[in-house]
Amino acid sequence: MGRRVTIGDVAAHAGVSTATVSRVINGGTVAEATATRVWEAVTRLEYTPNALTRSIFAGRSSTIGVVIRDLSSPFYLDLMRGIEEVAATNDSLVMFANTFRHVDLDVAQVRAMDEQRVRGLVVTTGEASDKLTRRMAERGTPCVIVARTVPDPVPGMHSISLDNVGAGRLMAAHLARCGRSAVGVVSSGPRPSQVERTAGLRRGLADAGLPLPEEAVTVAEDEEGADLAVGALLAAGQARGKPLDAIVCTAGWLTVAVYSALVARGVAIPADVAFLTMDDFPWAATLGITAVDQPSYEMGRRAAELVVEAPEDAVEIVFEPALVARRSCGEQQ
Amino acid sequence: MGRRVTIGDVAAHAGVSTATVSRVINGGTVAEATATRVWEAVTRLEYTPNALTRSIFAGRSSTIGVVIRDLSSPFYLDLMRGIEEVAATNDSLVMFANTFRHVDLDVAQVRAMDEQRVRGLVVTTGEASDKLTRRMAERGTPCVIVARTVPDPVPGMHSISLDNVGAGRLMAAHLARCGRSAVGVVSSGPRPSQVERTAGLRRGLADAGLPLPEEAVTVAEDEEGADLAVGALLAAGQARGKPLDAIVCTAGWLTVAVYSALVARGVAIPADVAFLTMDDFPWAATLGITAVDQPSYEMGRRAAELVVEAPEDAVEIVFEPALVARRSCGEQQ
DNA sequence: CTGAAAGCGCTAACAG
DNA sequence: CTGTTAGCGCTTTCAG
Repeated sequence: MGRRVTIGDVAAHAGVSTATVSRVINGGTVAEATATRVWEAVTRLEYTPNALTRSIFAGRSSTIGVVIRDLSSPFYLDLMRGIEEVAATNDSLVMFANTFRHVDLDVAQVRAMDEQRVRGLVVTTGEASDKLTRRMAERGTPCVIVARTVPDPVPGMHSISLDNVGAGRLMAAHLARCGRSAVGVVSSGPRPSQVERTAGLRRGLADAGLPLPEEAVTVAEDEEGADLAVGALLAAGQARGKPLDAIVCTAGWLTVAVYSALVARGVAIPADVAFLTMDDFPWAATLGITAVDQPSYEMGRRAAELVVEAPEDAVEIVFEPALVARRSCGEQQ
Repeated sequence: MGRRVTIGDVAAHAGVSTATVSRVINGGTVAEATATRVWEAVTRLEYTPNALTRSIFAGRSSTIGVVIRDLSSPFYLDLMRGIEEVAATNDSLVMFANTFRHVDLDVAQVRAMDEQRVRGLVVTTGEASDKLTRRMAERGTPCVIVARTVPDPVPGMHSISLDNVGAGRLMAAHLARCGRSAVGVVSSGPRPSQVERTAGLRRGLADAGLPLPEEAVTVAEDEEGADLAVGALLAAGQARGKPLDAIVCTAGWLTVAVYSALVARGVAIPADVAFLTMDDFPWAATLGITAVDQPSYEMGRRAAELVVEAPEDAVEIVFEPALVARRSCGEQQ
């Protein structure tokens, strides 16, 4: 198993100094003959340069750090793919940490990334880590906050988000167009994106003369909560004497849970209830589910590009949502 | 933005030597008073230790490398979550690279991981990188190959896989039990797992007195190919005068494509054709899709544990598949 | 074009 | 208990 071969071993084997080996590998000016000899030694000894040591000189590594809330959500998954794609074309690797939606885990993870001296960081978690990322940005590590805007960005601290109010309006308009009037909402927690989407939905509905009473907005922390929420929403409509004719899910990762809860209760979609959700996903087409989609892959790409390009100022990019209309909200009228 | 603060800065600020600071941080024997002074300097200067430099001493970093074929496949996604979970509980980060199913990209990525001196490596790609991983294992970096067995493993080179022949047999038995007799297969490429599953299926079918002619096994490279394959399978059955009554998909990432192709062609599942696939996934329950599942999350955990525990010998773990029976193959008879 | 020497930020003996 | 002295593996002046 033995000691790993170092640049010194190669130098000795090729009869040159370590400086020369370094130059050969990094493309400095070296005599042809010397270079050949060095490369020979490199292959013979199977020398693999130590990227860690190299990074010490650069002051930072070449990897891109990513702290993600929930890999299994279609949004974050595509985001990740966008990031990875850009990283790959820039000879970077991605250092990855998943908070599994546990709040506060992210602070430790961001810190770990900082210790790893990542080239830049993409963060999709809450505001708890903002203090840290702000400091990182000030010290020259570009940080990109995804899925929300940043209160007071400092130079090097960027944000990539969706026009969530617009997304809500898009949903409202489509529902109105489809002749639905009694909508219930399943949202997830108090995160800005959720609040904004609900607000946009409410405003859009109001514009169409439709109400969205407080009690028609439920919150689900997990799959089970979503099932409960759907039950409650349906029951309340029944009790009110005006049954729900539409259910909106404002969080992509809850789509399966909400849709399945509906199906399990024998609700006919869209005959009884229209179903509208966030984030398009592979099965949506076949299931005929209408969704308001965000360009998650592209957002990932832009995030990684911001890390690579490291612009001086704070950049704030807001993407526009798009409606992908299918069958689950019925015919437009 | 300025220079990053180093251990030297902290030492100067606290009026001690760098060695003492190092000891304070890593928990050596230091006088209470000194320690307090050092910690004060650490917080005041917002010192963040450089994990890169630290790793130089350890000879390797504490991160776990993962080279994955295709993040969007349910199997690899859950595998990744299992790995990440174990990494997190071991204060490790995960360094990640996606080959996007491009063959040969993995060699470069494995090499990059080696340069990063990862603590260990989990590889889910083809045999092209085996030469490299074998060498890494010999030099003390545990490598875990997932989703296939390794021809001649060296110490430190492990494998985690599924009993694919068993999976094929499980499928065959279920189909036979459901009274299906004319099955078609959509598989993906010539990877060992695919070949083995098809072989197991064939043997299982034979045991039940059912044939699986060569032409009933199609190969799809991508979603479009899957659609074509389904079309061809259906047409061939028609031409033969004996229409297909079951379609098996041996690759989890093709499930959407194959299922959707069936639906798009107006095929009734399971009335006309039974549908059976590999790898359970969130939507399967609601869609009533029957699947042969592998414990992907657990496999990820074991893979990461092998990296962390780094056993001397080569470990080969074969997991057993499990049938998750739902509606898509009809009633059992 | 190439080598010697001085570090990068940190840890690990070894004295004291 | 703490400072001094060597390095870890590599890059980078600076001479020659």
